[in-house]
This record gives sequence, structure tokens and C-alpha cells, in this order.
Amino acid sequence: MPRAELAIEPVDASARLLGCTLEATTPEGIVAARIVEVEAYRGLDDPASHSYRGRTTRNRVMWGPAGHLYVYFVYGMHFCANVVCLTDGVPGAVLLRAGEITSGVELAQQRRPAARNHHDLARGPARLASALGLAREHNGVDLTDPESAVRLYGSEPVAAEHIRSGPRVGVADAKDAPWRFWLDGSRAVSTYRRHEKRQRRRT
DNA sequence: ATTCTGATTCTCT
DNA sequence: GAGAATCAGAATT
Repeated sequence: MPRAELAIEPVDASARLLGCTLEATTPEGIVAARIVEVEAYRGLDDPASHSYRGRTTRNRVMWGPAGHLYVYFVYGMHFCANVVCLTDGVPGAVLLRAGEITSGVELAQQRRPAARNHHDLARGPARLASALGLAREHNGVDLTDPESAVRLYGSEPVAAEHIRSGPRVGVADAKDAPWRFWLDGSRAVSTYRRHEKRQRRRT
């Protein structure tokens, strides 16, 4: 995917990233996932963003050029992956929250023995990173370079009527904006069950 | 079916 | 020294 298409506001990049494919090559093999759920994180005006309090060693990749991968370590055991957006010097990123494994299913299953079914393999940000084998060594890789260990492939932009949005997950901020985006109906979305239940109650 | 808790280490205050 | 953009398994209703 061309870097220019990601050098935009995180909220806009979020919509653009849905449906795209993230592919990771490791010594064990290749796993790819179609992105079905993301969250936008802005810069100095977003209290929930890692870059809110300025540049640090941890968040430095968020301040770099668009199209690079920002990987961070959380809760003492998990990794989460983001696509950096905006231009060099302006922080912003999109957290990849869930995907559908499109190739390398066997390896993904090996890495995620707790997954109950296919859509469980990469349902959740740490699960997605785990299924693709993403870890600290991938922090900062250029996703637009075909030679990189991790690549991002674009798709036709998804039509707005297939995109749903809501508040971000795991963000305590009360006045939270609807900056989580997902593909309507995808079973790999982290809140699929809850969402379906609400739909059923309405009918 | 829903809610609770333990795991485990890194980062910034 | 606190808390974290989470997950899995156990406990509880």
C-alpha cells in the first residue's frame, strides 16, 4: 500500500485500512490477515494516545513517517500492532484490533492454541499480533516496502455502509469519541457476540 | 451466560 | 511504584 494513502488523519486512515491485508514473514512461515477492526489514536489532543504526553523511547515510531508498524508491549505479556499515519513529525496511529486469517492458517493455529474457531484466531489486538508472530523486533518496520518482514496490502476502499463505529475498547476516558471502526457482520470482530445480541433484541 | 481474577514486565511518574 | 490500547480460565448466577 502506498505511503501517501496513509499520510492522513488516523480516523480517515482507519476507514481506509479496513479490508486491507497484513502479511508477516517469520522463520516459521507466512501468515496473513484481512483487517476487520481498528481504532484511531490521535496525537497531543487525544488523552488515550501513547503520544499524548510527548515523544518517548516507547512511542517514537508514532512520530515517524506513515506506513510504519508501531508495536508495543502491554500487560507484561502481550503485543499490539499499529499502523502509523500522518506525516513525519506528527504523531498518530491506528491500532489493529482484529483480522481474519487469509493464509497460513495452520501456523496461526499453532501460535494460538486457545482459539476455539477460525474467527477466534485474530479476534483482539494481542491475538492478531500473536497469530501473525508480531513482536518487539517488528517495531518500526516499513509496511510499504515489499522486502520488509511485515507488509500491508491495500484493497478497494470499503463502502461506508459496511463500516460501523463506536467508542474505543479499554479506554477509560469518559468523553470518548466513536473512534473504533469495524466491518459490519464480520465474525472476527472482538465484540461480535455482544453486537449481534443487541441486533436481535431490536427485532 | 456473565463477571472476576491472575498472569507478568515494561514505561513513565 | 503504579498502571497498562489484554487474554484465558475459573467462579458465579
